[in-house]
Amino acid sequence: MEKKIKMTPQRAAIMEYLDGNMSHPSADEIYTEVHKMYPMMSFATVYNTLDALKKQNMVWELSVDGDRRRYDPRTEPHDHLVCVDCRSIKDIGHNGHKCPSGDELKGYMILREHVEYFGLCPKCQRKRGMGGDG
Amino acid sequence: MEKKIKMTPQRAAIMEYLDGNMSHPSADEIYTEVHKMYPMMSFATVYNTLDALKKQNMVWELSVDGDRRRYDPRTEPHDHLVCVDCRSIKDIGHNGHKCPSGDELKGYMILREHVEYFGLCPKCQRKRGMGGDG
DNA sequence: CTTGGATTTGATAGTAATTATCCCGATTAT
DNA sequence: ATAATCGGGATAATTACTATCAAATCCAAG
Ligand SMILES: [Mn+2]
Ligand SMILES: [Mn+2]
Ligand SMILES: [Zn+2]
Ligand SMILES: [Zn+2]
Repeated sequence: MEKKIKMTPQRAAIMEYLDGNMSHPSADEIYTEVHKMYPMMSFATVYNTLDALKKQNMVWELSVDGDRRRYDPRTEPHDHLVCVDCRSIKDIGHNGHKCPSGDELKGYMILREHVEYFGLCPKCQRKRGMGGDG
Repeated sequence: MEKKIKMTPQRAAIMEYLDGNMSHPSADEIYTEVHKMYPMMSFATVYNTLDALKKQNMVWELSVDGDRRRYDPRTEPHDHLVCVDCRSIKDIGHNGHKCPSGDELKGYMILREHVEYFGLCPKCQRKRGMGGDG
């Protein structure tokens, strides 16, 4: 385990914002929201803090969204529903499945697994529904 | 199904490079390699072509690597071993697992699923092994 | 063959996420 | 107290990707 990080007002603010947050926000969203309450907060600090929290395994960095990295304060194993239209991400429980067998591993040491279901959220299904099936 | 795309020398070159390629290359790598053989090839054309191939479901665009999008000519269901150090991606067979139950779906319409195992490839395990457990 | 419309290419400019730099102030160790 | 380390903020730099658009190419019809 890495050595415990020092607590600072900025880090506390970011952690407070992330705590219980289910939206899987991007660095930009984190900055925008936290900056409202703590206007002294800088963008660089958001990235620095996320980096520190990552190393502590206090957040997951998700690469589900090809456009921007998304952050997840929930670090117990769980899976994700990702909407390919609006890019919303929803947690679902981890649907345990059999891990790859020994010789499939090709010598890899597995640290964690991610299961993502890509699809359309209810809202975007409705949006697409209007105006034909294009 | 989308209407079939027109074949052009550029597209053929890119498809030829991708065919059987197991390295899950980035757009940059595709450009660099194909450009060696076909110097008239432009970067924009690589992106254009990948876009066309995506729509035809002839390549998958993977967002496993937070730094760059990776492309996969293999479009049957299969899972991935991703090395967190060198970012190499290896195919493994799809280890069928039970899909989320009805009420977990929260109204989502699922289009496809991705399973990724993050870990260390044999080479990077060795690299880390030297010089302590840092 | 010629013409006209649609598609594709490739050069380049623009956008936006992330990283690097650098200096200052706060904290900690000696 | 002094020096060393660490964190914060401003901002520059990098880089993956997208948008634009004119020129080239393809295709079908006349
Ligand atoms: Mn989550
Ligand atoms: Mn693959
Ligand atoms: Zn949606
Ligand atoms: Zn590796």
